[in-house]
Amino acid sequence: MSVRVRMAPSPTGFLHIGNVRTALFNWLFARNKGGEFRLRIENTDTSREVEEATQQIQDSLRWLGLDWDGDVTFQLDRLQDCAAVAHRLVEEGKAYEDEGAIRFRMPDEGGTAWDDAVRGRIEFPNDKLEDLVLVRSDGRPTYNFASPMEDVWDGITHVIRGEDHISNTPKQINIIRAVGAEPPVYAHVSHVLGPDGKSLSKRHGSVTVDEFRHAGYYAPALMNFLALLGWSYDDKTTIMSRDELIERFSLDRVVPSPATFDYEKLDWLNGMYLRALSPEEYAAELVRYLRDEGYDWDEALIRRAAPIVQEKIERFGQFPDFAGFLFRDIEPDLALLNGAAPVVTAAREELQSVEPFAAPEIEAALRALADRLELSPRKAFEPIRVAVTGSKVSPGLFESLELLGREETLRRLSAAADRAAV
RNA sequence: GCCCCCGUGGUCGAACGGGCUAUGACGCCGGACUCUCAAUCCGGAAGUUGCGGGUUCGAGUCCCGCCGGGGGUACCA
Repeated sequence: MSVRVRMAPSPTGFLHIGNVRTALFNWLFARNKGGEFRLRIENTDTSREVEEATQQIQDSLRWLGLDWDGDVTFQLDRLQDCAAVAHRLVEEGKAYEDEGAIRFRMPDEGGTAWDDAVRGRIEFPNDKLEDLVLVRSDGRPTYNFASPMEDVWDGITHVIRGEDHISNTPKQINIIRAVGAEPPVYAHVSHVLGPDGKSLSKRHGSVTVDEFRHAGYYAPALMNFLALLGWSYDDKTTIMSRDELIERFSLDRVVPSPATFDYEKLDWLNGMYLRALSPEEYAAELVRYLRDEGYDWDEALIRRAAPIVQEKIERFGQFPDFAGFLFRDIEPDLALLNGAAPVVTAAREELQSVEPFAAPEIEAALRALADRLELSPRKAFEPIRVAVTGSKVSPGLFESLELLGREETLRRLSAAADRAAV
């Protein structure tokens, strides 16, 4: 029988990173098995629904590359069906009316157990299960009723969700059995913790997929990183493509303990991915990112700048700070230019006649200049870098000057020399 | 309170039903390279596997008891 899983977020806001990791595990499992991955919006709690959340969730999943099968379904659309089942349960004596609401009769002897695909056998004593409300007095089904019913109707074979649902599971299993269906396989994955050790779940603010996107992370790298949060292929493999992840993923290698989100490692991984891109791909991704973020900088220049930043920055989000001097004027920190007026002036003189105005020729000229001034390259180039890029840290100096062009380079050198002389 | 889940260096994880000096990665420290920052390449430090018992020739792996963290205990999801 084919496998079918689902991601069932509630539309209360943006997708946070913990939820996305759960979605990723569902998706990887489905794709690995050649099954289906469905997207279902659990909007029974209308009071907390956020207008644009449904769209945001889909955008985030698409950006990460998690495609779902079939149409998106909404829990609220099943309202009538749920009510019908609840009434049937009342007729069968398995549920009863309670001040306008319908309550499910939980068994009070024995226990309810299941073999969790990541945690092994879990058992709850039935006398701890309270009769739960299936349908509120206003007619809307509750989550613990609607969710398992939808799993049944949708033919969900594996429910892969966060560990906060562990204690809901015995309730849902009893409901599913009461309607004469077979419970799916459950797999409860741990939470993702923030650097503070607190869970990144919906209740504690935290990081959304959108934030990672705006920060300039590369989706395939984020996917790779997320997959490694609680799952591993073996003890050595870190970098895996989307297809490798799909091929290798399995629930039995998902660990039950919570994982702390390590931004340093994500940054490193992201850098690895960006550096591995071909120059053309890198430039295209960079342009796309800057456009998404609203920068209207000249595309040709962005593309020319791409190669000189590729191995210097690990996120596209660092580009504006790192290479922005190519696109807008700068204001060098005078303190950094202190006493450097002679070098800057000399560099200006030297660069006036360099022909062509290209990195190799610029380098030769400036090295000769440093030599003449009896300064180490390190010493001589720093003020030039500051004068032209506005910072002590920049892409390669000679390449930067070439991209900036002779005219603008000379202008900035003059301006800096004037200011430093004051 | 009660029920349930979790616990390997700072972080992520490996160690198939117990067996070589606990494997790898990020980070950190040092070195090489160097126009800054990176990248890259070498090398290093870092774990009494939460604690205490027990079983065993031998335990991160099995048993018992604690401790710590988390989740649930709603006409929230």
